[in-house]
Amino acid sequence: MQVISKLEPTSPSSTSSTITPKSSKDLKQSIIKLLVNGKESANQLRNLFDQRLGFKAEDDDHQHVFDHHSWVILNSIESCISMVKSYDFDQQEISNKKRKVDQISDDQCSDHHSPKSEETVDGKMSKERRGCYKRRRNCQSWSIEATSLIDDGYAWRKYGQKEILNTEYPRNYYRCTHKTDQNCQATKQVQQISSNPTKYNIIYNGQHTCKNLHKNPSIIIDDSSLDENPSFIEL
DNA sequence: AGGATTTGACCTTG
DNA sequence: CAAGGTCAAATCCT
Repeated sequence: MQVISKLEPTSPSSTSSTITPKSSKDLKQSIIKLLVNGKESANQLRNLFDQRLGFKAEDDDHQHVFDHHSWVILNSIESCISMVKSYDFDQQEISNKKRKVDQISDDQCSDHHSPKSEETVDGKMSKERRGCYKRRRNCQSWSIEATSLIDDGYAWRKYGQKEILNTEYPRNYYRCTHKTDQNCQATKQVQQISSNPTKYNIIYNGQHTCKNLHKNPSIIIDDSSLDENPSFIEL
C-alpha cells in the first residue's frame, strides 16, 4: 500500500496573501513553491481517491470525469512550473522598460497598415512589397518541455513551418485564432527535440488578450459548482 | 463555402 | 548575408 505523506495545509490565506516578494528572484521562488505545493496536493488527492474510494462499475462516467480533471490539474501545474523556472524575471523587467520605447515605433508602423504596399498598374498588389510588419522583440515569452502536445485551452492556428539549422525537426509556428477578430498577439512555437523526439519544446510569446473563448473541454459534466472554478489555468 | 493548413516569398535581425 | 519569423496565395478539409 502506498504511503501518503501528510502535507502542511496550504490554504490561500496562509500562502498567497502573506507573500511579499522583495525581488524578482523571491517572486519566482514563491510562485514555484506554491505550484509545487499544489502539485503535491493534487497528486495525493488522486492517490487518496484511488485507494479509499474506488469506483463501482456504474460510476464509470464519474471515474472518467475524475481522471480527466485530475490529469488536467497535474499537467497544468507541471506546465506552470516549467514556465516559471525557465522565465527570466530580471531580464523581463529590463524588457518591459525597453518595450515602452519600442512600442512607439511599432504603433507608428501598424497605424498606417501596409505603407509599403503598392498596387501595380493592373490593380493587383505588388508581390515585391508586402505589409509593414515587425518581428516582435522583447515580448514576454517562456518555454516548456512537454511529452505530448497538451491542450492548453486556447485555440491556435498554424501559420508557418520552418527548417531550423542543426535541428532534425522543423519548427511550427502558431498564432491565436482570435488574432484577427480580437487582435490577440499571442503566438507559440512547437519543435520536436532532436535528442529526445518524444518531447516537444514549446515556446509561448505574448499574453492572450482575447476573451476566454476556450475550446470546450472534451468531457463536460453538469455541475454548476464548477462554473466559478474552471479547471484550466490562465497562462 | 468557409475555416485550417501548407509552403514559398518577403522581411527583420544580428 | 544567413537565419529565422511572418505573410498570404494556394490548397486541403469538413
